[in-house]
Amino acid sequence: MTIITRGRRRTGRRRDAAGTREALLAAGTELFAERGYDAVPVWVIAEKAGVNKAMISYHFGGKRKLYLAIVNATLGEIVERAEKLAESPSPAPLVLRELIHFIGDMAVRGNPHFPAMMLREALAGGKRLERETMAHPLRVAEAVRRIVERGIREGAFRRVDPWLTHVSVVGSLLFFFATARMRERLFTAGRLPGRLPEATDYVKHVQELVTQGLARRNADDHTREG
Amino acid sequence: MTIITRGRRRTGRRRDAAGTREALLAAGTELFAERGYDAVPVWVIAEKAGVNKAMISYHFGGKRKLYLAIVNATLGEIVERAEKLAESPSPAPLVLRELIHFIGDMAVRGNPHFPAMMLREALAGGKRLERETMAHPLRVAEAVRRIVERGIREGAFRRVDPWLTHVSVVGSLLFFFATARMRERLFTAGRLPGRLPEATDYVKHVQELVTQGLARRNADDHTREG
DNA sequence: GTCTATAGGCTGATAGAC
DNA sequence: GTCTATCAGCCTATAGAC
Repeated sequence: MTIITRGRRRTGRRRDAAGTREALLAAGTELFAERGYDAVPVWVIAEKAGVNKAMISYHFGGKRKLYLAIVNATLGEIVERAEKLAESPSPAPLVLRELIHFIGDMAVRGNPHFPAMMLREALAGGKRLERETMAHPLRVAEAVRRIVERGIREGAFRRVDPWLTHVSVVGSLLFFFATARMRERLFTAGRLPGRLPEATDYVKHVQELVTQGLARRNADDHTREG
Repeated sequence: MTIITRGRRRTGRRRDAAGTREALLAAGTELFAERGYDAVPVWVIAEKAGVNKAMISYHFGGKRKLYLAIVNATLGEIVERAEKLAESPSPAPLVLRELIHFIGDMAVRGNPHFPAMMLREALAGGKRLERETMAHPLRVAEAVRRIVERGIREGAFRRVDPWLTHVSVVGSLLFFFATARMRERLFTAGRLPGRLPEATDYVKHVQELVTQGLARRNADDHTREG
């Protein structure tokens, strides 16, 4: 148990070196995802974390390095789960449905900010990222490719391009979650008819669309075709 | 024909008030889409346009208003074409294929930067946009909704949610084009296997995925079902 | 480890000459 | 209409006290 030696902290909460690091990571994750790298001044991150802004340079070596630490942490988790799924022995269509579900689930419960963050990075062309970080989305794509290729081999899917399939699946999911804020805005302003779509409904929608959209049409066109 | 009264321009090109406006719009469109609003200093826009940076305030009333003018111009064109398509009497699946094609085509030939710009705005939640501008994407969604609902009514599509369908179609398309730069980067670095996917290939992929994914499965389940 | 104070860079806007 | 020169504002990073 950590003893607090100096009691001059605003709240009574524990705050050691590790606590400061974590608080900065958490605050940064949310802020960078919501507003983008450029639009977040370090003092805002520090304030949200309840620490002094000089701590960013002290613990991470600057704003940019804090950002990289955040992106790596967030992405690492996704990659790990995606690669695990790619090794599943279940039928490919089922595995793909699971992958879609887990991305949606992670966006809702896990880290609700990673879709926006991913998209921002993709838009920037990865200019801010180093080699290691750039490899992460590639590994997710690779996992999807393996699942889709197995589905084709086993005759469950028609002969689609696995890379393009990955783009359409991941793209439609990221887009939905990244645009959630805009839909809320439009809805609150009374400009969106009906009710706000639920994440689970959308996940199901994509699952259906992809399952049926990739399905082999005839009984045996997964072997050589004209 | 405009007469050039003062010949002290760098290049021999014409440049009147309208020319300055246009040059700024063109330069801004490309730069904002490529790097995002915050990452583009006004002097860069001015330099690219070949005019003085003070012209931005003079002609548009500031950086922000230049940005809004650009977004409105780009979006207006898309909306017009989408709404026209929604009125087409062709079979719904065909119309949807045309819509997918025209978005892809516009992204390639028209303004190759608008997908990135749209996505950035969506990420920001439309914070920078005014009411009128916010209405544009909504009208595109509405157009898709009409096409999909007609397809359901006519028995070509299964009973999908038109709004969610819109999100998945537009989302996957925007994502592909917005991430083009990242793919190029990865490819150049030799980290992407195979060859870079062509826009036309992806458009076709989405057309197939959507057409087959939305298709009614049985002969008559478009009437009331369980 | 944490904080305050400040240095130094970059940005968008504009006054005023032409 | 266009340009130059300049300004105030905001940003990140850090030296040095504690």
